[in-house]
Amino acid sequence: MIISQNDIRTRFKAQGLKVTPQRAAIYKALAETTSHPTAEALFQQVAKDYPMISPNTVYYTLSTLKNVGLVKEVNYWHDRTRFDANVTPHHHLICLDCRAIFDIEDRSLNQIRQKAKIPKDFQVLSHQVEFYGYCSSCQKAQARQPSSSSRHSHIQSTRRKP
Amino acid sequence: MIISQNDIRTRFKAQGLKVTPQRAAIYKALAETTSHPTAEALFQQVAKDYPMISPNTVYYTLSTLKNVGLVKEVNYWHDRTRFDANVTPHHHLICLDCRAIFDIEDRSLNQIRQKAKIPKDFQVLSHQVEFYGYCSSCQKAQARQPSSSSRHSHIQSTRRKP
DNA sequence: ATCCTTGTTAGGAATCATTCTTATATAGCA
DNA sequence: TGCTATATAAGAATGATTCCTAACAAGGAT
Repeated sequence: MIISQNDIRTRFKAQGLKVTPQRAAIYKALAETTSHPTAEALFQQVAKDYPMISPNTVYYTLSTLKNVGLVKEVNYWHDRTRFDANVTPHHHLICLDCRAIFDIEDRSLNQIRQKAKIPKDFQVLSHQVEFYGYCSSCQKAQARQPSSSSRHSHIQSTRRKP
Repeated sequence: MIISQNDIRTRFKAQGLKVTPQRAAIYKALAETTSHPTAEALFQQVAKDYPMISPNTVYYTLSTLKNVGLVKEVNYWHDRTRFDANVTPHHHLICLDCRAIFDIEDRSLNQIRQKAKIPKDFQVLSHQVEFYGYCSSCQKAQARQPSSSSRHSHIQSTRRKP
């Protein structure tokens, strides 16, 4: 999904944010992928066009964008935080092997709040559903090599084990 | 929920784990609370009876218990990991203010997998639902003091801001 | 009951994503 | 064009967790 500089400008202005080249580039990189990248992956991506950018700026920018609601964080692995510019209600498929995160758009999942048995004294504002399992690539890889794992391409975590 | 040494022994043996006093104490502390404590909170608790225990042992033990399926991790905040000895399928209420985590037992939420629109090539093994909002204590606190937050008692995170 | 083997524990050092600090630069308004 | 507040870059600091290693102990075998 391509996003124009004008769209970015409009969204930033609507939140009272200054429109700087670095900030726009970070948001653009995130908005144009569905891979739920880490801050470091975004840094790598943006550094192609802005070689002098610091990781710090990426962290600061993501924090700012999160605070105004333009990005969301996800962190299913107690691992590096991953980011998502899709802030509409949606849910996730999470591969237990390669750790890829896929979006699910299923309106019916947005309705479960009405039916769930939630204590009356808890005020619910939002909810989220995660499905855990194996993506098609990892299923095929497992069929081939039942032992090893995480060898095909997706954005992955580097550090820490499952 | 009190758990006997015999139950602990049985569960450990069933997973081929040695039954050591430290390990039993850690599991007991976790199994007897619903507060989803951090590793450090468990360390503090167990240290009352085992003053020489090291944080390391708590981490190692929790990792071991997780690997055999006796405990689960949750990490909604990209913060310290929190643990749960309730490994049956259940879902969570999460307070955005004090960060308390409450269990929901609602069988109907276990059924949503059948109805959700999930790509056929993704093999789902489990799923989980989280509801975000404000617990009753925080609602009251906000009514009193609309500005500040997180002043009432629950197990909290110490570091990093929301 | 004692010995052995192997998994467990304690302690200290190391890791590394993230945050903090500070000085410089720049967006955007007057 | 100049001002002011905010953003950026660079480096240092933080802190939960992991790594490493030596001493220890559970529990099966003798």
